[in-house]
Amino acid sequence: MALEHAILVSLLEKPGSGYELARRFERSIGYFWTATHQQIYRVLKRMEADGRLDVREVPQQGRPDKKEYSVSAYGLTALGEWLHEPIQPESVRHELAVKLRGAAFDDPRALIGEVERHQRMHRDQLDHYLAGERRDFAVSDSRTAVSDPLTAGGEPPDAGRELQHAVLRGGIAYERMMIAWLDDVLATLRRIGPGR
Amino acid sequence: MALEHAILVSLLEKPGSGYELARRFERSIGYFWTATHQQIYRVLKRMEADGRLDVREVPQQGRPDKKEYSVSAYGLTALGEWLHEPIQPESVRHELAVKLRGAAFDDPRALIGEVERHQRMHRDQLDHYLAGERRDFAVSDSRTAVSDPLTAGGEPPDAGRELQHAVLRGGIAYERMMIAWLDDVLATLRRIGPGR
DNA sequence: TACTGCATGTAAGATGTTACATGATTAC
DNA sequence: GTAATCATGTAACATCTTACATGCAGTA
Repeated sequence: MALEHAILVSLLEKPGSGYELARRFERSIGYFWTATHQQIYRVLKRMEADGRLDVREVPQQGRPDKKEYSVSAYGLTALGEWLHEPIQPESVRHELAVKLRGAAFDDPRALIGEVERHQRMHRDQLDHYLAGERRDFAVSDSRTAVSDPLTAGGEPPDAGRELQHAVLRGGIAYERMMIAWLDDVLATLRRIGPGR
Repeated sequence: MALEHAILVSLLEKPGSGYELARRFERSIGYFWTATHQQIYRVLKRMEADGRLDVREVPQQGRPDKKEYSVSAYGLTALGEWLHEPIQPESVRHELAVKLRGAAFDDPRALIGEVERHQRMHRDQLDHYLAGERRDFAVSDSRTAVSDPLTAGGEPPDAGRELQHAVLRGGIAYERMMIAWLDDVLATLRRIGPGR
């Protein structure tokens, strides 16, 4: 169950409440794992009962009190063990591809609007990633960042930052790939006409 | 529930038994949707009860008899309706990325073997896709296929084939992107050293 | 007064995973 | 004889989604 591990990683990066975690799952962690607040609260309780998390009641003014969770020593050990286990490849779920193949039995052109909508969402996501990269990593062009000689032999780099950046570059590469592929799909849909 | 729709699409392309569907989910349909035979049998029963599928008992020699499912008129209508509904973007699940960010709190170098293993799996998948493309679509280089002028104005193209090819090109683009990104990740892991 | 944000939860149902179970045929 | 392939299923459990529920504070 990787949600538990995603929560461990997030709380190691910074302790927080269930609500705060839910918000992080809408942004940074959400780039590679999604969860709703219902899931998060349930799992937090279980992990606290297991002893992988510590809780601290934080009274607040003008806001409801919150429970701030942090990773216990046992939680850190558990994460370490998981890191050394091999994981099997992710199972793929691409609903749009299902639709694309289904479109052959309907009117393929009717899908054009939907594909354009998805492409816009991917463009927005890409812009969001690039803005985050400029803000947090001060890189002008992520395409050149991979083998930038300026960072190759300098001061000792921060492992956490470097890894976060690498994950973000993955998100950027994914969105660019999707945008290009959806261009290809749109060209195909326009070429094949109204169908059956 | 997209498993139902994936099954409708697959059975429209060719009727078959639960067992045959399970095998297809290991190959062509499996490129964009996964399901185990247990799921498939459960859903097939429900869809037959709903009237979206027809069944035909097929006695066989030397093999167990099988139930061959095909899409009913109502099933085709149901698929058409689904095709016209917008879908929300897929929720991302990238366990390797979770590990990568978690590695900052452990030894990042310990992940190198695992990342290399994943990269090999993606290379194998890419080879598999490219072999399938050569076999089924007779294209020498998928990179040029998108805007190949030879196919732009010729005989009337088969919508089903074109769409299947477009989906396959998506799989190819995805694997190439992943292989390149994992190269980037490996370079990052080697650069940042043994960590904390 | 209504909406948004902060904060935490319950409940029901759908979906997905893992393990177990059976039995015949064919290939090595 | 042993394993793999074809063929279908049950049961238990884990996980995920959707809807419902509460209550206070600040803003428009």
